[in-house]
Amino acid sequence: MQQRVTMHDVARAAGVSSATVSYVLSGKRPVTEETRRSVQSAIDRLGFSLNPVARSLRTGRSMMVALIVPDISNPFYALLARSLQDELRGREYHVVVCNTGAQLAEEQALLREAMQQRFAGVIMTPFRLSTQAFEALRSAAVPVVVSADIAFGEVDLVTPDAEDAVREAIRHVADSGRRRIGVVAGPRDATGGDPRLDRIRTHAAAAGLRVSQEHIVHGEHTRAAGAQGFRHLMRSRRPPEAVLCVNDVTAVGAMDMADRLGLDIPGDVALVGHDDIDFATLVRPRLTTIRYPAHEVGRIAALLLLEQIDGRSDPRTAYVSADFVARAST
Amino acid sequence: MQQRVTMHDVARAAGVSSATVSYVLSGKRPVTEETRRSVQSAIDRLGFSLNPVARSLRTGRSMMVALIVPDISNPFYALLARSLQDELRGREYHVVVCNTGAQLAEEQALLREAMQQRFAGVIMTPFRLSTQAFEALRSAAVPVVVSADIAFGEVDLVTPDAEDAVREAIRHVADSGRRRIGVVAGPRDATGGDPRLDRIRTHAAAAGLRVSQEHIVHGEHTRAAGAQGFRHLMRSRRPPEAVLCVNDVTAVGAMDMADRLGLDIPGDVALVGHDDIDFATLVRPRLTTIRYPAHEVGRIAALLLLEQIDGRSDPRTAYVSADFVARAST
DNA sequence: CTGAAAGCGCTAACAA
DNA sequence: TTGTTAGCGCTTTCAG
Repeated sequence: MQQRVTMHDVARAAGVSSATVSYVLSGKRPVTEETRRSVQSAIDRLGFSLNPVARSLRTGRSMMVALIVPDISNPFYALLARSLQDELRGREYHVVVCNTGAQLAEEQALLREAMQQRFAGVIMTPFRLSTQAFEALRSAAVPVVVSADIAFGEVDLVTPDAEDAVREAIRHVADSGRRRIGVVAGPRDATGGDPRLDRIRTHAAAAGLRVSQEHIVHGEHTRAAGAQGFRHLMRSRRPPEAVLCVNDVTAVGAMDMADRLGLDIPGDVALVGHDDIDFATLVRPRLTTIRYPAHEVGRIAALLLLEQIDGRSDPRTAYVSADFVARAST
Repeated sequence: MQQRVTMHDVARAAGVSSATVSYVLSGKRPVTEETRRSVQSAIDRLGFSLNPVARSLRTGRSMMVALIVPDISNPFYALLARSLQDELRGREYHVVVCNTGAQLAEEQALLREAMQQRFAGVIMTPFRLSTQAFEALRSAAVPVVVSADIAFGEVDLVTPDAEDAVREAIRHVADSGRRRIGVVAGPRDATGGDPRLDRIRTHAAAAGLRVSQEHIVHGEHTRAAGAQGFRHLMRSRRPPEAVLCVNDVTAVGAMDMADRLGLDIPGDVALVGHDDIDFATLVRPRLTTIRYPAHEVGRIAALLLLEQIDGRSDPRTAYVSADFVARAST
């Protein structure tokens, strides 16, 4: 185990003070070309590299950004994570991934921890956290960006602009003569209700279609919950002729179930997802969906976070446009 | 922006020294019940929480573990990440996710950085890094676990035990009368060659089947590369009757291409994947594959890493058994 | 059982 | 243009 090389060692080897070494590295103060070179050579010779922990302690700023999501193995969040990291890498930030399992206790614990850890920032998709939980973060002056369908307090938000897409989806479904719309919605106790469900209801009503109460099922955003919800819908007295799902993962679960029930999609029932994750084009029939590009969400979230780190303090909302994509499941 | 509460503040409020506060927190020294309580009450009253950066600087140990993978948006790695984090959470470690894009330069840079950052440990899936690159890490005394099909120096390894599974896959394919085996293999310049390809060749030969050179294509472990490789195979003079892919993601790409070429699976050609990621059961036909459970890989990697952190220094290899799963694509 | 104090490696005044 | 130095907040030895 080799001994750690410190700035002091470099300074001695180069015959300068450690401050000069620091300034050579940071460029925050002019340095003679000559000393710069001798310091650089000492750095190379000794294999020195700056200790980021010491730097963080001193400056009070860490280079760690926390990404708090329900489940990184959900393809939407995985892609979001990838995109986020790509954007942040250029500024030398690292991404710490935390999974909440969409559970309130974990959301609280991880958010609290993110404050204590003094992360450079937090990007979070909350599900059950109260909107006011973020006020504490603000007072702790930790930059935060929320990725969600509703606003969480006075905090930066990345959110879908999906009105047109949902309107189009409803029209598309109606055009094929389907009247009864079913919805595989999110959990009943999610914070701020279920904006995706609300949008569907609104535009269905505008198109003169019914979304009767018995055609709405609530559940987690998982494949299993999607299957279960879909079964429930299709077993109702008059099953829906089209089912819209809160996201693609639940829609895939619905397809699992359609298969098991011997139902043909779109023959017996049309199916619409949300997000257009990679394998929406992979299932058969290919999934009609509302594209909400995780890649873009990650990119925008990174941008907003960096702006905050750089000093902006007024909260912003960024709308990422969601588009209707008709494929074979409708 | 509220002022940070330090141990010193707590100490003053409780009328003790900061050392005592530290010991109350760590329990590394006996403390009177009375002082313990007064310290605890001061902590609660002031809302104190320990600064992990200062602690890390002092102890020289961080609570960050780096996960270095080609692409976190690949479902295999996403699930590995999830599992890893679940296992590590109990010990208060955080997981920093780094994507290399399977590129040598990134692999090198991130590994180097992981050393400099003084992460508590590194879990990595290298693709093009030389096996000796890890020796430097060893001398830096950073715990490392590699997840790969080949050994990388004297380092802990989690690797598939897939001999039986591949033998079975080959037999399964042969039993349906298919003789010509094609392989969508990994990149030609991957470190240590391509063990998955080698296994296929070995067991094909043992079963009296031919894997001719023109029926082997090399490419990245991506959906696009899988599609391209598959097309190349199916356009050869005498196309293979069965194609084995280096992983499920490439197999899915092959299915994309089969679709486009109007080829029926398994009618025109049988298809076998590797890993059994979540959506192997989602494509139609369902993908026959060799299950290599990412979840288990993550769990074992976490275990090995924690052992190293706790002091073990002799390198270990953990075999995770891979099993053949016959589905509809063969 | 408790306190005093050194110092982890760095940055950024302040001085020269 | 460069050096000196005071900490950042914690842990841990050494005294008491």
